[in-house]
Amino acid sequence: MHNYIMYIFELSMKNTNLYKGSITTIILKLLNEHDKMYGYEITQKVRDITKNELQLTEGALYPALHKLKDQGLLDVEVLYVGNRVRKYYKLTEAGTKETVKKLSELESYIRNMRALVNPKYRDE
Amino acid sequence: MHNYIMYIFELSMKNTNLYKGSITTIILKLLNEHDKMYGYEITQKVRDITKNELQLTEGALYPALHKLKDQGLLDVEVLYVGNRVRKYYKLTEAGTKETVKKLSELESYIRNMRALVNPKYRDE
DNA sequence: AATTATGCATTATATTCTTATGTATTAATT
DNA sequence: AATTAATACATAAGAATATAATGCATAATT
Repeated sequence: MHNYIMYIFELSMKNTNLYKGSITTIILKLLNEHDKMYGYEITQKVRDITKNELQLTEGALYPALHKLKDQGLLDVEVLYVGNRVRKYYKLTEAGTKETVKKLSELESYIRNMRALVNPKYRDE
Repeated sequence: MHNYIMYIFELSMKNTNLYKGSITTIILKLLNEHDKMYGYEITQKVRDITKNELQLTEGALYPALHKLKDQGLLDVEVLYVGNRVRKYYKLTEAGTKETVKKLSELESYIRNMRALVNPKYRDE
């Protein structure tokens, strides 16, 4: 019965559209903090930090990781744990620079959104 | 020459992906604050408040307004200023409720993103 | 034995936005 | 007076991003 409740719960837990466009920033920052991580680990870390409020789905995560790798922002290292594959991702130098950029874009975004939805955060 | 500089400037001013999914929240909140506004006015208000950092393009704005209207969240009132059409949008009751919801989603989003990119905002 | 968790991935579809284009009126500049 | 910029609406093609569904396989738990 517990699983059934979880199922109903998760059905109602779709992310808001606001997260669109944020995945790259999240991935880069977590890698910046943890040196190297694998995909599944990233999904769990995001679940833990947001207390289940943001579900990073595989359909969003893996294409994002592949794209970052193609852009030269991440390096990959394949590891076998028993017979199971694990792909560790790690920031390149360019990836570290991009992380700084993305984080400052996030700060700008938050500042602008605060000003838009709350008059008291507007200048003059 | 001034126009040339503005042109170059605006070419480099593309919005970050972070704004994806935020337009609805912005429109609803501005209408919640100003009672009624027309499309062009909304674009200008957004430019002013964000000091040109967010450019709300027509291709994004008008479809968004039409969708909100179709969803019953906005009412429209057509006005002629000289020979020029102006369409004033206004929140319906449902629209006001949705605004509250969107604003709390934005607060959750900001809280979660802060926690994700800054360890000191994480609990335990 | 069956289910859940771990771990990767892709594909069809939906949503959202950018860029480009279109039409037309009014104001400002040269 | 003529040109450009600003005002004001709109759509359409394409890009980007994410969801939902599906697939495969191993390891751990009940």
